[in-house]
Amino acid sequence: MRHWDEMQRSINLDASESRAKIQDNVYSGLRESLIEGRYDAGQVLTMAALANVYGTSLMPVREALQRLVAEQALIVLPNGSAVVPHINVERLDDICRARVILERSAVEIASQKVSSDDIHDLENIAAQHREIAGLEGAYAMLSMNRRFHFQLYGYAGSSTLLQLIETLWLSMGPYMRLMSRDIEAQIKGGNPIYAGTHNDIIDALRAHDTLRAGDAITADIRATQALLHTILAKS
Amino acid sequence: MRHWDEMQRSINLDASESRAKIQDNVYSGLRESLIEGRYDAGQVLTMAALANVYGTSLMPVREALQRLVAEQALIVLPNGSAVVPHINVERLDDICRARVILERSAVEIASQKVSSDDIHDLENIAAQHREIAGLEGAYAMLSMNRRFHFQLYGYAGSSTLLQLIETLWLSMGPYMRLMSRDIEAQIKGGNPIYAGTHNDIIDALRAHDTLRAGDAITADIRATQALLHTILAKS
DNA sequence: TTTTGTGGGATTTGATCAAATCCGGCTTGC
DNA sequence: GCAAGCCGGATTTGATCAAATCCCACAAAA
Repeated sequence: MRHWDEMQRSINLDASESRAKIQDNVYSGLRESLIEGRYDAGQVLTMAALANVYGTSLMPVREALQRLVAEQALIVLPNGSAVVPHINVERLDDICRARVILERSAVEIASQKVSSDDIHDLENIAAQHREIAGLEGAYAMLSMNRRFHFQLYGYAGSSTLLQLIETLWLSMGPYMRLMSRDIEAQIKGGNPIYAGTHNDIIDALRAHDTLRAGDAITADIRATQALLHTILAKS
Repeated sequence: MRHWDEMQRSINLDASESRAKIQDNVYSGLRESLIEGRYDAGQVLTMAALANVYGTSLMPVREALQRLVAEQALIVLPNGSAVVPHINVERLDDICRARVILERSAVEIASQKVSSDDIHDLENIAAQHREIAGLEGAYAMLSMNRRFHFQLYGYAGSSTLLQLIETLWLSMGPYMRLMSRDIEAQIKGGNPIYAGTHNDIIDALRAHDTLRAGDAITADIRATQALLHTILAKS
């Protein structure tokens, strides 16, 4: 218990935050889990349970939960408990529409700024993403996919845009869970995963072709949206 | 104290929220003050002082503050205290760039959905905005301006977009304070305030002219951005 | 059978207290 | 004179406890 606590604390010191608050560990842990779709939609997160998991008292947990509620990553029951938002096609479409708007703009800005070194880094990530596809599980793939996207968006150099996009990915959490299940099944079935849009994006960036880069990222978002639609239709 | 408590509690029941938490009162009060630019940039908000203002203990205040920190409406000192973010031209431009992206998209979507009743409501708000210009202070004007904008963005029917835009306006808080001072000076000087873009927007909406509506809202944002630039240059 | 009411358990919310941390000014030494 | 170190007040953070609220199951009546 003590050992675990110190480990988590040290993780946060990497960010060289001013004061290491243990509520921050709970917060970032939960946030990461949510964004990666490790929780089922509708799952109720009680403070006592989380306090047990993170080995702390209720106080840091309740404040971490409230922060996530403020970001709409969780919603509160009339009871006051926090719950992972339910799946909903309209909401999915709404989020994806906002994603297209923001991420397309970010990529367009980035396309006019990227250096060849940047593109090189991006290619590395894309390569790792392809490699992982066969070996590891769905979580690893989604995680690497996320790294690709945010590395890319970072080149736009807008912290405001970046933060807005992150909240959208956070809202996608419950849907990502569905995707990870589906990807897992595809991997088991020996079906290679499609990630061709990443190459399209890189090509467009290399040519500083703003329009094509924007179209490529839009296609990427629309593809996952479409996949989620079929998954939702099946269930 | 008891009387005050019950009054605040009843306010929150208007929103028919499930459980009336007094921390929500502190939160929305602070948020409103910030968005309207009632606090100076760099001002330190200590929990004890706010607890005194809102007539409660420290607990609700600290959780309200943390929620606002999560929305980047406040930032934490190494000490842990909350402080209103400092003014910064680069950040202003970054926020405004994001505002153009999001608010332009919202208006474009809205332009294809508005009914004539909607436009009528919008005209009423614009009229009130003009009326107020001479009579009341800057806060009233900015408040009415905000109502106009969000009424408009609401017509897009996207809760996701709406929420993102709100966080941007929240980030504009410290800059709005500068504007309110300037507006106040203009009012005292007998100089009528310019709000012509509102009419342009309404005209474009009436014609369901998506492009023109988007250009009009962009012009509106750029205008306040330019005004803030001159204010910042002066000081 | 369906609805209404009630009671107990579970859960959050707010208050108070102890501990950790930080900031300011002061002293001390060079 | 000036910089480094240190102490005390101020402030937040975490823990624990009491109170308010809600949910759920069971029972009783129409």
